[in-house]
Amino acid sequence: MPPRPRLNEQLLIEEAIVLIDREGPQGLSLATLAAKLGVKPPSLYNHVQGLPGLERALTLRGLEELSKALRDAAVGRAGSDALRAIAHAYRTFAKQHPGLYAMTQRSQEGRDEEIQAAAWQAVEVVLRVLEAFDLKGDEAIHATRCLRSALHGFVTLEATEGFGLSLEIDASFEKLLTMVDGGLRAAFSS
Amino acid sequence: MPPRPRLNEQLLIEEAIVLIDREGPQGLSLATLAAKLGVKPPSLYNHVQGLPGLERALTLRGLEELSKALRDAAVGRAGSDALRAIAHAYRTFAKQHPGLYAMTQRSQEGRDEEIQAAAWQAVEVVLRVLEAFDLKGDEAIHATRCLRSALHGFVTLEATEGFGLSLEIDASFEKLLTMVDGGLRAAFSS
DNA sequence: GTAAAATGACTAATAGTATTAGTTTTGTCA
DNA sequence: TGACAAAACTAATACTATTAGTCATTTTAC
Repeated sequence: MPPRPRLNEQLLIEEAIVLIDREGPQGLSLATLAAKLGVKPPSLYNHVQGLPGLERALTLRGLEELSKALRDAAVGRAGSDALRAIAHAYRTFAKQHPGLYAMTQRSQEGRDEEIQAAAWQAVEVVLRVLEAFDLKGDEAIHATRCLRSALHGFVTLEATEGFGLSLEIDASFEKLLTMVDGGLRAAFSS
Repeated sequence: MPPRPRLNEQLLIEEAIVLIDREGPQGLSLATLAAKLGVKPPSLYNHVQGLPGLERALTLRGLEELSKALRDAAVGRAGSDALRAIAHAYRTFAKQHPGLYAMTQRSQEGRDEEIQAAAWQAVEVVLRVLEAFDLKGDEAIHATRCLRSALHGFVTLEATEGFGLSLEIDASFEKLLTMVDGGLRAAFSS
């Protein structure tokens, strides 16, 4: 067998996550990552396919972890209870891993099957929660888009300091959930 | 007086807007912009302060145009009518100028007074519209954050193809507006 | 009308990035 | 111990932004 690697893809990605969560996706470069790992930039090509390959791996990892967080939050809950649980899990994930979360929201055009499947995993959790609202078919799709819009918009604005003064943001989030909970029922009362 | 310039900041920014609306903010580089303008990269430094200066100018321009679009949409309207009007204006702007819109949503930390003031201009339009919902003080702030979250989230997901199949997106937006309109009244009934 | 000054575009050079090719080192197994 | 495989390295290329310094041009002032 070949010699045991001093560095592997897992370790590389872990370090990259630390980097983007601290500096943002913009701050990710093979040069800085290699320096962090005590290695020269070309060595990274033995483990990932360049910068695009690394970004893809991070996107996939982010989608997987987000899905997991949502699934864990939804288990054993239903209705408004489940909705609020996954909403809080969504926001918590975005706050704990701002860089990784940002990776999951990059343009999806030209994405391969694996990425699209991972993205669908996360959407599916939301869809199932909304089924408890008696939503099916197109209505469920619309409602899912509404919920995702509200959540994604909120956590993004929070992350970019878009809300200005950071006071009372928790309270704003609770208001958002009340709005969505009530609004979904109102907009989709069949 | 000095000689008339062959190139000026206005022209430069117009071309940069075309570039980012087509390629995204990532695709903006002084090299490609200079090539578009038939000039060598160092010449751009006579008109903007490097790439950071150009990005700042684009952010400012985006905020100004967004504010203007929202103001124009809100004039002469009130209540749900005004809410839907600025929502559609918001989405239209984001679709017509995806790159410029993205510039307005970059991290606000370390932004100067002028940028913050321009950002406030846009928020203020929303705030005034929500005053017609009998919201004041903290409640109006929370409601504004909710509305901005929903709008920003929707147009961002739409821009990144985050919704998957592009069918029925107009219908989803109408549902979102119904949800927000109804949800705001429910969440903020004092 | 002509000279001076201001301005913008240029060339050249530097430093940083990703990437590829080719070489060397190193760990594991026969 | 020696051969192999994998991963690290060095060197080189091509792109980025940026700065310094030079040249050309145009406007202004005399």
